[in-house]
Amino acid sequence: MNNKPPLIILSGPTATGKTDLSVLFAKQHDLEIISADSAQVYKGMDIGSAKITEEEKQGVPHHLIDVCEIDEDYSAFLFKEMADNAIADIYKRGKVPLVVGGTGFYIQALLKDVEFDDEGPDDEYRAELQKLADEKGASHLHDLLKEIDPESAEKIPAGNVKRVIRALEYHHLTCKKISEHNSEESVKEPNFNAAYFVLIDDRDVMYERIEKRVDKMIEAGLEKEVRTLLEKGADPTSVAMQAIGYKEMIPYIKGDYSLDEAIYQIKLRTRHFAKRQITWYKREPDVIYINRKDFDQDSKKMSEFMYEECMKRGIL
RNA sequence: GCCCAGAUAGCUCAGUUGGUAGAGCAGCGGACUGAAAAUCCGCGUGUCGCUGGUUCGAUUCCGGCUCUGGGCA
Repeated sequence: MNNKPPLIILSGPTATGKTDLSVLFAKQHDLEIISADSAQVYKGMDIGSAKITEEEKQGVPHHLIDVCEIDEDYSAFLFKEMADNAIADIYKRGKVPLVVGGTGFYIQALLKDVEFDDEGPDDEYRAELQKLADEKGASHLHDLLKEIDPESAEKIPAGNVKRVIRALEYHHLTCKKISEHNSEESVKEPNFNAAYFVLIDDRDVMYERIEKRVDKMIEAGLEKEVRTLLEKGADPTSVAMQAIGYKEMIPYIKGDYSLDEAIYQIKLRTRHFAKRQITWYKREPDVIYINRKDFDQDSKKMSEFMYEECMKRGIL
């Protein structure tokens, strides 16, 4: 128990049934939902992001869905800012927020109140560094990082150009080392009295559900959705279009490979993604696992369990 | 029925001039603090189809068998 403001989080790997459980739980306890999902923020990306429909919301208020245009770059920073605002509003209404979504990085930024104290992103500088990496090799860029921040260079593999660029960008904007910033932020305690639930299932069951979901997306018209976005001028290299389901449909639409190949790739990439998510939660402290198997796949039982855990912590 | 080619990791295949084998993909593990559905790092034992023979030693050479392609009748 503590005096921090209450927060309930429901996360977990993709396609485990977070949406259904969250709506049930929110209805039972009069909660408002804040989506922590890096793809559902984009307008027009509905089928591929498995975005909740108005009907599925069942009247429960949902925040941070459809808050970004396809040609805008969303980020953890924007999420944190918008989530803080949404949470403040929800408290004003005397309600408790329920954060729902699979983007662990966003949840971490919110929960631990991570400060993003530089004025990035500096797209021009990033592009400059990217060009340098393309021309002189990833290790050249890594050597630059070594000079200004050896500690980061030690931690980030030279091949991980994106993170090397971010570390260089941080220094460029603040004249500080990102390794110092990271170690300062990482020791922070959560800003909330939170119950952090992670919904999981056996690996083979989860993979099966992923395959079915992708098949349904195709039936529901994913191809048409991607075509429409491209016709409206969506840039295939944009942040939004890197989302699974979109990135893999584009080569098919261009005629580079078959629909079967696209479907195979989407399923494969989604499986890999789910695995990365599982790895993420293993590292998060104080996570409360809900294994669907232990609850006979019954949402009501899971919801009861969540309520008990919230009571224990004085959240509900 | 005959001829040819193949049979090696879950899949596609490489290889061993005879000393029991390795790539890609899959799978598994990990990292992650303003791109995170992104990005990156690590992990390779499997009756080398079955069965005889030659040999100190066979997955490798030889014979037979089985199966799978392709061709000829």
